[in-house]
Amino acid sequence: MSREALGYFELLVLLAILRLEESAYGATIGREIEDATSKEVILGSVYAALERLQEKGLVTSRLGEVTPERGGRAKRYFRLTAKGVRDVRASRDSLTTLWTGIPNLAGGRA
Amino acid sequence: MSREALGYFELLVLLAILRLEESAYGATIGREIEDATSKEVILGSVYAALERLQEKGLVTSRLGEVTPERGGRAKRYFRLTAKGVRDVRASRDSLTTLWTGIPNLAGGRA
DNA sequence: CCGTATTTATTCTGTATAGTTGACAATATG
DNA sequence: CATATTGTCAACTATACAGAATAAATACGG
Repeated sequence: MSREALGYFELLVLLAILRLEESAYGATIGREIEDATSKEVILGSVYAALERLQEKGLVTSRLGEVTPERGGRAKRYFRLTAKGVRDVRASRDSLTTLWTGIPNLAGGRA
Repeated sequence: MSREALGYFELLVLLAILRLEESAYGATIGREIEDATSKEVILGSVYAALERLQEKGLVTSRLGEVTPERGGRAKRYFRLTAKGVRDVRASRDSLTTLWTGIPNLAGGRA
């Protein structure tokens, strides 16, 4: 895994952030992935992936204001960088190129 | 990665096999992935992934006749099992669910 | 208001799985 | 034997899982 080369879970995390726009932080990202995959998501995995993605320059983060709700620590919000968007597009294009035109794969959502 | 939970490269390998139908073996699988991703593929990685996929019961392999071409060892051909097809579909559906309706992602192939 | 329980969010630690890389083995042909 | 083609191995790094620990903020009883 020398160069870049996004892992599968990392790709899910990036896509979740894109969907959530301004409200992407640990918990919401995890929930978004659970909804899409129907599998339980361990939050530690989300945070670990976010850390790596930030080091690779694919996301940035900012600390949010203290929530007015009940209690609890400040949220850390995430956004994709331009490079992050480019990498997601590249992955999506590679995958769609591969799975387009495979007859044996019919019967899903796309 | 406890249960199943396909890695990114493993998914590429499975898709390549599906596309190649009856002619899927190490070298052709590698080339198919290179064509789709525009990145160099190390054959050792392909074989390692194939090994794992077979242990997980997602592919089966059979040895082919000795090639009539130039030289070289007998090829090992791969096919997906029913479970393999199911897992690929599930991954594809999760991904398309996530990336459908993200405006910021326009301008690719799909 | 002080201390403690509670809530929400993030970080840490250890382990298992996935993926990379380059060298090496096998097998065929000229 | 030299060379081409295919496949295996072993050592290493990176990703992901799983659950415990820590942080930061609020509410509330005394």
